[in-house]
Amino acid sequence: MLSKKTKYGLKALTFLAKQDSKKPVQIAEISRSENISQKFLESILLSLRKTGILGSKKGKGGGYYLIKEPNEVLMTDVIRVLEGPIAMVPCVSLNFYEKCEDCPNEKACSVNKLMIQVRDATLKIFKNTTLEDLSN
Amino acid sequence: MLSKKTKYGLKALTFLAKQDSKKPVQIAEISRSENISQKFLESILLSLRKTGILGSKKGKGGGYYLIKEPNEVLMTDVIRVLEGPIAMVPCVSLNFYEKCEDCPNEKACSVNKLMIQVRDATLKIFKNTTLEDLSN
DNA sequence: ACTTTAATCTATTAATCCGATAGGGTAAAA
DNA sequence: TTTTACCCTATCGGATTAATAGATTAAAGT
Repeated sequence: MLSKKTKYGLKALTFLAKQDSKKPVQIAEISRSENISQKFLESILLSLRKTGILGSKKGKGGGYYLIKEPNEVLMTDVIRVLEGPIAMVPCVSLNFYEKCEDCPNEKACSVNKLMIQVRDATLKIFKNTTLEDLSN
Repeated sequence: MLSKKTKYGLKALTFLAKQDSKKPVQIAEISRSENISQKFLESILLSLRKTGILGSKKGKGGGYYLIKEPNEVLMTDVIRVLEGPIAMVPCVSLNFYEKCEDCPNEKACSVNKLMIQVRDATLKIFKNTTLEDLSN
C-alpha cells in the first residue's frame, strides 16, 4: 500500500510542476489546492527539500519551488525519498539490501525469485517516468 | 513492503509444491523446515484453505496439501489472498476499487496515472507466474 | 530597527496494523 | 476412546503512520 506521505508528496510535486513561474509557492496554497493537511504536508516538503528535490525560501514571498526542471525529476528518486525502498523485500533491494534472517540460501528462495521480477518491473517504470510525465 | 504473512505463505506453498507425493504435510513440519512461527503459519494456511488454494485433512496423518497442480496455481490468486489488493492505491485497484475522498477527478490525478502503470506491470508478472515457476 | 510572514524544528498524540502467542474446541483416524 | 492435528477466538506488545500543537528562525518590507 502506498503511504499517504508518498501520495501527498507526489501531488504536491505535480502541483509545483504545473506552476507557470518558478516562484516559491506557500505550503498553505498547496495544502488548500490538493486537500492535504497543512502540517503533514509541511514535514513532507521538508524531507523533499533535505534530499535536494525542492528548494525553499523563508519569510514573505517564501515557499517551496522545484530545483530542477520537471523532466529532470525522476520517480526513482522521489519514491525512494517518500516511500523508501522500491523493493518489496529487503533481500532484493538494490539500495537498501538486507539479508533475511530466516532464509538459509537466497538463491533458492521462492520469494526472492518472485520479488526480483517485481522490483525490476517497477524500477523500469520509475526510471522512465519524470515529474513532467505526471503533470500532463 | 511485503508482509510476513505473504512471505511465509509463499514459502509454505513452495514447500508443498516440492513434495514428491500429494500426501498431507503437517503444519509443524512446514514451520520447522521454513523457520516460521507455527501458530502464525497455522492462520496463514487456514486462509489459503478457505480460499480454495489448499486442502486439509484432520486427525492422524493429516495436514495440508495442494488442491491443484503447482502449474495451475497463479500468483495473482495467491497474492490477493495473502497480501490483499495488488494495486498500491485503491483507486487503481481492479478487484477492490475505491474512490479517494480527496481526489476531485481521477483522470487528472498524477498518482493515479503512475500507479496504473505499476499495477499493470506487477499484474503481468503475477499472471504469468505459477507456483511451479517458484519451486524450480 | 521593527513587524510581519512563512518556513523550520521538536514533540506529542491518536489510530491503525502487524506479527506473534495463548488456549481451548472439534473432527477424524487408529 | 484416545491421540493427532486442524480450527477458531481473543489478546497483546510494538512498530508505524497520520495528524496536531507549539515554539523558533530566517527573510522581506516598511
